[in-house]
Amino acid sequence: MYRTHTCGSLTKENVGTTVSLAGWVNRRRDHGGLIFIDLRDREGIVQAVFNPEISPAALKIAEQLRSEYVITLTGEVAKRPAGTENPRIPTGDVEVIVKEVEILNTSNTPPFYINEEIDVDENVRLKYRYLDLRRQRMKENLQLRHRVTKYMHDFLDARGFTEVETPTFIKSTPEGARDYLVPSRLHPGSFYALPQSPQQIKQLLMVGGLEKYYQLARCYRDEDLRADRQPEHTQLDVEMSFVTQEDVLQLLEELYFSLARAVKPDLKVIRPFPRLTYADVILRYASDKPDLRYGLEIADITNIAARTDFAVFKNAIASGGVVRVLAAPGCGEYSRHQLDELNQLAVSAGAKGLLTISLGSPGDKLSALSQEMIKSVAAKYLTLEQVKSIAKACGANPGDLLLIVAGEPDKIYPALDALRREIARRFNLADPSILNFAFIIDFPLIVLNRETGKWEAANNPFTHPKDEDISLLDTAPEKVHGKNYDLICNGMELGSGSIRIHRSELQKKILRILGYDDERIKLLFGHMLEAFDFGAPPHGGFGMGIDRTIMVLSGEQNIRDVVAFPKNQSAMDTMLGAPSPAAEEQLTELRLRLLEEE
RNA sequence: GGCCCCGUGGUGUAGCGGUCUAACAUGCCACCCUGUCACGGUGGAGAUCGGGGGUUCAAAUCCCCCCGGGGUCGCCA
Repeated sequence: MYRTHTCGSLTKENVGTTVSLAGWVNRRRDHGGLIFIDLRDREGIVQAVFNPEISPAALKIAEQLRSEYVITLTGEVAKRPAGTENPRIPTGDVEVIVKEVEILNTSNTPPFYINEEIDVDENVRLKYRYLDLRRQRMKENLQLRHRVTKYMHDFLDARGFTEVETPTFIKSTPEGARDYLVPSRLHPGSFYALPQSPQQIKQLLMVGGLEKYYQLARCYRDEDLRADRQPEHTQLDVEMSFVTQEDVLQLLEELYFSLARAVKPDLKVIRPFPRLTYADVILRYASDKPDLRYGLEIADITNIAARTDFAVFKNAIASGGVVRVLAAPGCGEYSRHQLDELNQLAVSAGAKGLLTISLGSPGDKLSALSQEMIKSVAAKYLTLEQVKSIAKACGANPGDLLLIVAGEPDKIYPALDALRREIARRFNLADPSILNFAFIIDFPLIVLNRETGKWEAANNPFTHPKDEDISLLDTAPEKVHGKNYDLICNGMELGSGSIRIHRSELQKKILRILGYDDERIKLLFGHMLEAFDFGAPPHGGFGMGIDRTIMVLSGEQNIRDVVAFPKNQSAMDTMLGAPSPAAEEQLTELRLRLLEEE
């Protein structure tokens, strides 16, 4: 037996007892005749004392100990001598007087600090991920992750859900992301696809009468990586029969509200979660996942701009554009350089330009604004009244800076969103002690792809149209809203879901609008349509990103910090050295041959 | 593929044309030290400044190309 107790669990209660501990040498303090070791295991750290008067043999071994050596020791728990207690660690009242110690393994000098929370180059962290996982931050994130998934299992079990495992080798589908393919040895030339999500399969489970299904499902997408995107991620996948959108939203809210309370009781969560329509958030925040912890709302001033003599506005509006404004509080005295920075940000986000109007220095009321206080390249084209009404529209006051972007809606949203987030960042407006959940609802069901001129499913082709919009499918498909919803929190999309189509006629109709002919429909979706014709119940559900949920709960800005063994931005695992070339024999067996590089 | 940022001993930083034979902290090695807890003290090893080319009398420093990493757009729910 290596140990009777864990390091972090020792308290005054244990004083006088003999314990055995095992762990890593966190730090050694050698006083010559007396050596202190901070012994670390998963549960915490405790001080071990090597005293020549107790055990000269143990002291001898302690002299050889170095950072990250693995040891086991036996000794007596003692109250620390008065005045030597360490209030900074939970076990600081006691120490272990070592009688015996054994080195279970030595360690090379670690390539970075394990016992200090200093930022280390991520290359090095990922190459030695197993060492990085010993550090407090990663340990806490993984433990939080476990508590979250455990909570989800318990929550759904208590409500009658059945966990079902679905296959990871499935069929490639044309919709959505690029698939990861797995070559079939038994069927040369054919490939399985790894699931982007178990979407179709969970719907078929509903046809199968499961009624309440869930799974923590691994999902795969062969697309470029981002701070919140990995090639594989885990999703809480849920599907229910005989539910309305309201039923699903209630369940989701209950789950995430109680989850947050359970695992992060210090964070503030407001209930009920606001429900905002897609049209509303796009107008007010230029984003479908706005961070609602701060205001900085965007206002439409197309009508005001149309009456000015400013050619940029007039031209933009004439070609179907709009004009939107955002107030940057207290930025009225920004320097030329600072204004340039914001302009650059807007341009790099796709705007043609950024018009800034400085409202002078703070103090006065908006009604007291005078022409002299206004500084802008467009000042001579705008009347004082026009500037006032623009300022009023976005709630700006003297001392603020108006940020105005004009152009086609699709082109200026990214810029407005970037500006809004940048202003929030500069003034630390996003309170880290708040979890601001919200549902986004009433998405368009179908959108026109400008490049291809084709209709595309905004969510997925299985989303049920809102009942009152079904009649519009034939006349104005772009006006049809779907019964789908996103859950967002602090500027991050945690996941989405929908009520699905469960009747084959409607499903066929949607697929035809999306440009599939009957032959393709049969080929690609025949199994779904056939299943629907065997008494498919009405159903709906959601898929929530576990990784992103952990990010939001832990406050981590990068998905790699909530995953034990993530890929870097080039989708490589530098620890394992994956991906790697396949052996010639493997390729031959699969009847595969590599093309020459271009 | 485009744009932006970063690359200096193991780690984190400083240096941003000459005083760099590259500094500081920490880590590492050796010795000293019986109450420390980021122990302390003394000494020591450790970097061709990501790679290549160029400008210059002189390059870690300026320019170009490449490589690696990160962020982002495209892509992706």
